[in-house]
Amino acid sequence: MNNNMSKEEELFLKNYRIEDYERPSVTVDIASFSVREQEVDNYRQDDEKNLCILLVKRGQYPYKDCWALPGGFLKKGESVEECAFREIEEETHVKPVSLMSIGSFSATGRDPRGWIISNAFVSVISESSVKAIGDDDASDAKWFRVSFTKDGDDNVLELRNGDIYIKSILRETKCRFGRSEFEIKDSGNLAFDHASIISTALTVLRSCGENFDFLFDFLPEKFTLTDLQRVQETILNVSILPANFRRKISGYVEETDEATSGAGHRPAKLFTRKK
Amino acid sequence: MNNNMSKEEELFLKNYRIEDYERPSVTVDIASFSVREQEVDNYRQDDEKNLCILLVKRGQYPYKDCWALPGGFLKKGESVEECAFREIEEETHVKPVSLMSIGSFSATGRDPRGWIISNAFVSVISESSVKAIGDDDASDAKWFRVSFTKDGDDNVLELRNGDIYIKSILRETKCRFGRSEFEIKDSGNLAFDHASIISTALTVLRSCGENFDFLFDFLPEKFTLTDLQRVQETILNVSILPANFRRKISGYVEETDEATSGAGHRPAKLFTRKK
DNA sequence: CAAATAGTGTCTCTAAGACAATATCAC
DNA sequence: GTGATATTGTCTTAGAGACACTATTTG
Repeated sequence: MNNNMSKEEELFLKNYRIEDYERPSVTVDIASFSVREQEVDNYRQDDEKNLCILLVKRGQYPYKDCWALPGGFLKKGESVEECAFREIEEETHVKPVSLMSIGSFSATGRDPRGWIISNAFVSVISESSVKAIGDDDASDAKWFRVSFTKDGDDNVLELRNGDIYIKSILRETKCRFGRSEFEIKDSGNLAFDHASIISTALTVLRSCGENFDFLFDFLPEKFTLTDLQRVQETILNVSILPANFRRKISGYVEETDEATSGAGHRPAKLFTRKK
Repeated sequence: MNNNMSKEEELFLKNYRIEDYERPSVTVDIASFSVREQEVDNYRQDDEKNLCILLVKRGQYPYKDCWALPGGFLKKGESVEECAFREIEEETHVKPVSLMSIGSFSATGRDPRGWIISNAFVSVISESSVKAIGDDDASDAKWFRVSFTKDGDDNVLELRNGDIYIKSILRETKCRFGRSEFEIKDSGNLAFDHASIISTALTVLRSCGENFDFLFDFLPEKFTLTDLQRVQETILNVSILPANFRRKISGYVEETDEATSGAGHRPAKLFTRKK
């Protein structure tokens, strides 16, 4: 802070009328990702892992009944990060593990209510927090399996939960340093410019997927190395040979004396994150 | 956009009074970096390269006469990126090559004028644009050589331009994915929380320094490989063996038929960025 | 024992780092 | 020629990828 404040400065501040300037409303929107299991009918086989995003169904205008990212207006006295944590807990009762800013979305006309800019975040929800929110129909918050593919020059974002299917078509407009931006060609059933925010979030997520430190946030404190590998494979959409993954991860994890059991095959040791 | 708008929705929007909610003022602050040469007395030797940041001297309260990042209030009808480009050109007459969002700074009390949140950017100014702003004393915008070091648990940010010396002490509070956050212990002569923004910007810059695509923005269209190497060395604060740098960069550049001359030693071929 | 996953050993290949040697200019 | 940088060649080493093999559980 400015410690030696002069009389002149005090006077300036006393007369400063912030209301004289036009201001935008400021919101926060959070793209929350988790890696969730989907059951496989073979009792011996492990469950399939899917990258999922958390959306809420809008109960009011604008975009009533459309699906949207959790978020809301910034309140006085909180930072955007605090707002992001608050909003996601209020709307979905899920506690995010980590939060990462992916920039402001501030194009004119992005919100029909007026001049509203949004601070967008990626958040990671761990497997254990995920269990807190079920798939019961009563809830307005649901996890959607994510698919993000290229179709010629277009990008296709597909979100699925049971019978609910959302398809958005976008076009990449900028790509630098692991963060792309997208123009919406067809929003599908997504509110505002959220198709664009989700797409950018996915590119950020993928660029973080190489980073081992990032992967731990998706899992509980104790996990198997195969689980950790599946998380990376799911985020990066690649498949990795177990021997090589284990060699690379070995410096980041510590063995515990616990193990899984009852899985229909050899049990796996549980590990924790090192340091 | 929402195409099939119902009567009900039209009514909702007509009655929506955005003024009913309290809103913050929104600013944009830009940490502009360039790699500048400093003359060496030996006529044969190449000039030294330094990482520099562009600051402006504040002409009014608050923080009058302190140095600050160029920036200003977001205007209606522009995006934060457009605002960043506009502000930096208005205040410094320099045109940035690229812009990268590094998040919002929104802690309460960060601005004595009231509830003001800032969208911070890193921008890169190319060597050619740098020449547009001299070191004449008439200008309120100046380039400062940057040094950012550790002293025990503290981080020390030192900025120098001729006789002007600014020293800030900070403490790292968070570090994830190449972006650290800092708490200011002593702001030195820097306005607002700009010491913190600059420190975060430096960590982002360093994490981008490995990326070859990023380096080109610091140089004119045609450059020598040694210049490119110096840019990376300056940003990452390391020294690289020329043979190895050339091998790694070779896929990213194309030879031209031009070369430097008059440097007191073997001339260097000029290259351009590939594709 | 069969099916599935858990976990290890090792060969190959690539890319990074180190270092040595040669080339070319201005004075 | 001398002193500086420019540019190339190649040896060594660390790490990634591929693949083969062994281990251990449950039904």
